[in-house]
Amino acid sequence: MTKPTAPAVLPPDTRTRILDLAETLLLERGFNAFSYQHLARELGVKPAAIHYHFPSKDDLGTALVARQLRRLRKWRALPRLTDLQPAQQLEALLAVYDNHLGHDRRVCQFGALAADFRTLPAAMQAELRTFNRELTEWLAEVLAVGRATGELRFVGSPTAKATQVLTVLAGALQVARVHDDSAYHVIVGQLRLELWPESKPRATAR
Amino acid sequence: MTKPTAPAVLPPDTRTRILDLAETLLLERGFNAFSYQHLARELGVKPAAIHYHFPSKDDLGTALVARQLRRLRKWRALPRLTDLQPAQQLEALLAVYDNHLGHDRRVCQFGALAADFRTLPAAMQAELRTFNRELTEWLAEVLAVGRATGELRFVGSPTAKATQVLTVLAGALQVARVHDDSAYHVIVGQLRLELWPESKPRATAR
DNA sequence: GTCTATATGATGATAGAC
DNA sequence: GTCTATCATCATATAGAC
Repeated sequence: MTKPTAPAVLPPDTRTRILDLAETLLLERGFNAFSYQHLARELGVKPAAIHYHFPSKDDLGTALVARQLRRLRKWRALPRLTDLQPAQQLEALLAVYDNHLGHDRRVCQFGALAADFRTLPAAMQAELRTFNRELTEWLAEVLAVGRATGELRFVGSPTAKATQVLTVLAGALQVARVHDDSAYHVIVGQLRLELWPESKPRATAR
Repeated sequence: MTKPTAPAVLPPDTRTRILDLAETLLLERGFNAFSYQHLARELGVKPAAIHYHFPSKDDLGTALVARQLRRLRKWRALPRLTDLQPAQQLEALLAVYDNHLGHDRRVCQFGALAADFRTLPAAMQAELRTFNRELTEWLAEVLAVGRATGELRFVGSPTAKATQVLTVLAGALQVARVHDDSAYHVIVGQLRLELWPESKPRATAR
């Protein structure tokens, strides 16, 4: 989604640098596949320096998901998003996932955490559930209005379709990692084909 | 490599017991979240005993995926499957995923390994790719014939739809883990609604 | 051939220096 | 307030006993 808090010009503080790197490692390798040592080495500090900012790895993980939730709430309230028509809002969502693909095929946060979910701290689990719920509710509303205006097409309830679409998107990024970008484009292309009435494939972004 | 002598009635040998337990842990906690210690404790042996059967964790992981690939090849050749109509073959596939849900909400092997994919040994990666490719090819053929006979409905190419459907199924099991069974049923119910022409939801299995 | 005692290094975390 | 030296524990893996 959007970028961190800093005025976008100053170098990020240590805490933010840790979060950014941890996020990269989480989305590229998985939560149980990176350690404070990895973070420390890359940042040029000692592992214990990270324990100062995030006493335990659980704290770090929870902070990561909490930040992502804050970003979601900010994103869906942006005027440049809320001003759009439903079909364009859906496009904006797809663009977010396309963007993950361009960043070393990062999976989304849900896709990174779902498999290891039971090994995660309770606070992290709760934040992730909230994130999913709010994103699904947002998309369900977009789909409902989009179908009403004739911009989008689908059968069934908007909530069910929203849940399914988000599942496809998260899964498509995982498939891209295991196979290649083209697999992602095949899956998302199929999604576009089904959702837009006048086959307006628009190809895939970028 | 294959199962030794045991006539499928005797208690499984140690190697098989290790594989079975490792599979459970993989599908319930993730590959990087279980250790030889976990396996050993549960099996009542020392960690090094497992190193005898599987010298490294890489070997164990590769054996796991290789076994699953052998199972797939056996499954799709079963007469009781090949004798079915396409729509019923698709039902049989859905039943496999429904079955995962009933086993402590295990994710499928792809869903368990995708996020951590880059941390996996090369042999394991290769086996998983082959597994996905063969399963997708099988489903694409089922979908193609099913549409030709009018049993199933979808737009786009059978291969694209097969890739998308498998992504939805893998993702739905992940969603079930993070939320609950009902989320899985919502996603798969939506899939049924879309694939079967005369809305023949048949609800969800079991 | 099968498994136990043991080594080596990484991991998450603490107590204390600056 | 911020970070470094150090720790206890757990990880994977080897060498050797039975």
